[in-house]
Amino acid sequence: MDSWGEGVDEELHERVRETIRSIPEGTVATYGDIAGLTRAPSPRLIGRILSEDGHDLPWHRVLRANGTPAPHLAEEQLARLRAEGVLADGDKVDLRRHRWPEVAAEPEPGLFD
DNA sequence: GCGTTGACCCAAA
DNA sequence: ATTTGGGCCAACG
Repeated sequence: MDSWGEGVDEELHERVRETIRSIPEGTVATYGDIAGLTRAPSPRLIGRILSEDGHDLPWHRVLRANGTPAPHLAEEQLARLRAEGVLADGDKVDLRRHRWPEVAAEPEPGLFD
């Protein structure tokens, strides 16, 4: 149908924003996790969306796969997380401890394919 | 259409 | 732990 050809990335854009917005305080998720939950084609898109339209979102709760924040945001991000009770060892946050529970039960691919 | 860049991820050395 | 290389996707010149 023609309805598909347009606004697809816009919908993904909104979906990603909504997902990040639903991350509870004191909890974090990785770019890859968000990509998985939103079924984004790649984690890179999450970073791009945040850089362009993540100013009003809890972007500080999104970390890289190894638990470290992006280089240029590290200071700001770690400070904000610390304020929410998320402590980090150096630049690394304990994902095992603070990782968003919903992420652990990520949906299986092919369920809707 | 190609090359570069970017808030990424993973595996191997 | 760090560096290197490959893969990934979209925007921009």
